[in-house]
Amino acid sequence: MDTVSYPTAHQEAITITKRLTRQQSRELTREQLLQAAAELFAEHGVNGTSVEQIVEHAGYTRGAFYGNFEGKHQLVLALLDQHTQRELEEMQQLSLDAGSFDNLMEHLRSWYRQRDETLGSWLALRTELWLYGLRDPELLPVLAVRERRSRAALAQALEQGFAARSVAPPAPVEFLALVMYSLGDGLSIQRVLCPEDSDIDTVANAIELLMRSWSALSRNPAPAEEASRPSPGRPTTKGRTPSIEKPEKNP
Amino acid sequence: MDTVSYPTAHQEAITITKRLTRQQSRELTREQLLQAAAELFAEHGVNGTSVEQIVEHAGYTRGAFYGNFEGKHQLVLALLDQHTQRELEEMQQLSLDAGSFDNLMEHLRSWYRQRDETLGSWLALRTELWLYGLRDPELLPVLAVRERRSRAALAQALEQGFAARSVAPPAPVEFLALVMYSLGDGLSIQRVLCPEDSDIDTVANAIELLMRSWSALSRNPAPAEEASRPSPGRPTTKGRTPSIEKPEKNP
DNA sequence: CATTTCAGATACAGACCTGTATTTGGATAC
DNA sequence: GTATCCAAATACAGGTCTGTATCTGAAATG
Repeated sequence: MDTVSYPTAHQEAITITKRLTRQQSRELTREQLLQAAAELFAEHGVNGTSVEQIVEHAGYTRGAFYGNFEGKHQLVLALLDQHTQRELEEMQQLSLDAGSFDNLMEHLRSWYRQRDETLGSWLALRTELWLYGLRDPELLPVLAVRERRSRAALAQALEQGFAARSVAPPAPVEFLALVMYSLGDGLSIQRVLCPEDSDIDTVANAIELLMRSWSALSRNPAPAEEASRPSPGRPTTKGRTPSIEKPEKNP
Repeated sequence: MDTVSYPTAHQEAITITKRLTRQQSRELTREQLLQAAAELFAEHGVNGTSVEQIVEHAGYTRGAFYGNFEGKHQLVLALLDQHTQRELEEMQQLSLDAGSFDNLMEHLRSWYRQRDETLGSWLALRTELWLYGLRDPELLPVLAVRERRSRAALAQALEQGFAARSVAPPAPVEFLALVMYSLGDGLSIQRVLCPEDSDIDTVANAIELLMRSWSALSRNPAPAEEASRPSPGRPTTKGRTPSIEKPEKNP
């Protein structure tokens, strides 16, 4: 699976480079089908893409497809697995690399810069898979676990960051991670929708603002605030703004 | 178009309640088709829903459909129009009602509370339409304009809020509105994905935290911060974190 | 090399979906 | 009340997609 990859019938490529074993050949095919599917899904959506289009785009015929997957559903499953796995790894890498806030920010900034070119199709695919998972009651929990882990990795990075600055986080880091993670998603959406209203660093800048705000809040937690305010509807526990009441169950 | 609405053949309903004029009848049909489409799109996606399913769900046949729309594409257009229009109105209403921060927060809180029950399907539809618009080069700008207006309304509300507290916003309100708006989107996604990791007030709480953080930042803008930091990749204008450099072109 | 095996191509049958052309029956107009 | 009109139903012709069943030729095996 190294040289290779004229997208035509791969047998030709074989004779050129290296004889591929059957298994290698099969894996290559599978991978190319997944890749083709990813591209088409991003552009036309999962439901807007037929098996026929996928195999054509990959340079095969339907025989190859049904030899490697049970059907489109299973292919989407595989794709979803691959995709979320990669995202998780990226996030974990981030949490490993990030020592200080500034370091973390630098990583985030370059990450978003790299992604900017392909943000549209990347986000479209992500969204398609998200919707697909949302609609499959068996899939949603799996997706949720992956998402949770990504956020947990981010929470860890944040924890380090705060520790490095020796400021107390203004809320549980899990909550802050949730906020930051969500902000990244939401801003990416807006960037794709209205590219003129943001620039390549907007996401990173917004996150940086967030960080600095939180630091400021930690240093200067309670504004005067009209001391009254019966706070009518605020019963529950989880995302409470109040200061520090560390961990929830987050797995 | 008032009493009415047994979802069966509407002629029966007519005889029961009020004779509908032809035009009224037609509009009712159209509206019911749109409604049915919205529900099915949320559950199965635009491309996962056939015209046949739509008309069946609405209690008609394909004849009624093609009498009211040129095809599915045009129906989606109409739906998108309706949907974004309503969102815009909600946001504008918010900006009208909100005098103080606390007021604004209360509105937001109740808004998210009301929405929570139907958040999943609502977001699914929104996302479907977003993806649809994203893929149609003629549609994207239209969508962008709507989005921009919504954010502008929010920016206005924020401006009022800051003024009421007499704090200077830590960044252009347009930028803050972008952040807050995006945060709402992103958190909603996470809430649908992992309902256990957030509660009904999480979005509102997160936004409140954001507000309070910004206030804190305004009161206490520059932390010591390692005074060095060559700030390597930060050339552009738009979303800069730095303090106040008011308006962009935002229409 | 001869034989077996299997990845992928080809052929086919059934389901579904779209869009148009035609029909029907209640609303409108006189 | 009769004639007209039109919203919606019905009928039909084409197209596309899916999944399976069968075929083919190159790799594996000896």
